[in-house]
Amino acid sequence: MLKEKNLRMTTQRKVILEELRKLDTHPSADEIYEVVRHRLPRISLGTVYRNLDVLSELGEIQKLELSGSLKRFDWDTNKHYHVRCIRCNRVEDTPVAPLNQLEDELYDTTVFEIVGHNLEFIGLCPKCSKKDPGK
Amino acid sequence: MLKEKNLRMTTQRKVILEELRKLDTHPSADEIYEVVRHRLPRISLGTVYRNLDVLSELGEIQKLELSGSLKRFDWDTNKHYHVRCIRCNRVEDTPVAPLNQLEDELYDTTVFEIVGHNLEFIGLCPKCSKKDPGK
DNA sequence: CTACATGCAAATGCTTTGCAACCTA
DNA sequence: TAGGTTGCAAAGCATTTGCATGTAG
Repeated sequence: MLKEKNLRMTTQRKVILEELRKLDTHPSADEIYEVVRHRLPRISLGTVYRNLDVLSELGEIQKLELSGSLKRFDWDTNKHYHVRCIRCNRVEDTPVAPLNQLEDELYDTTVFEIVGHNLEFIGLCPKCSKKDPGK
Repeated sequence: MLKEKNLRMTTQRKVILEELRKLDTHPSADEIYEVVRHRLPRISLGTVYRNLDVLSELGEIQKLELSGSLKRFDWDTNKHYHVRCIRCNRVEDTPVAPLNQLEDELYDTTVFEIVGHNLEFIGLCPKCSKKDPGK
């Protein structure tokens, strides 16, 4: 898969992929940088960004387009949806099944050629919900 | 509505609201700034950002959390979904009905207290679709 | 008059990029 | 050894903020 695009498996690329695959937290580039730094102290944040881009274009990982300011990454490339806590920004997977028929429905009623959709739930995680019972 | 929060209806606030209500393009803060500048040449971009925040907190307009780098604004405060063109970033409303039952479904299967959801379709608008028939 | 609001500019936060040195295939 | 890749630093872009001045109620 790397060969076809004239790409190389560098140490940095390998470690970023390995570390992301250990995380279920849907980390941002910066969070991945912090973890990878333990193994590669001289790696730069720019390299992390570049590799996350390459890996998501290869389909090895998924770049998440969630609301909020920063992009997050997911080792799970299967289509699935997420919940984000409004208070602490924790992101978790949901057990909601992919809504493929939604796109078909829209297909007949819009002039757009639909190629996909993003669905994200917003809520309060148990911890934050406990802290503020009034909400 | 303004009085309750000790807010004032300034010229800037009024013009921003009026101009946004003329637009169906779901403009970004910068695009609103450009339009409003025709009527108020000395307005600053910071003022536009501040007022869009105030107005969306008041519920007079809606701040859209779509994918892509910049936030967009919608005068239509009713719950509805959007399609974004991957190529030109044009955003339009969809006729897809609000999926309220989705949140109920998730309610039973997650530890999160769900308060809402965002759904966005991705596609090609007619213009961009024509330009690239191979895609 | 007195807060809230504005204009201006600087600062922030995330992400991208230019470039010389480096290293994988 | 060729060209993809890295580290570093600077630049980019959207948005936010501090502050003195302006103005709505």
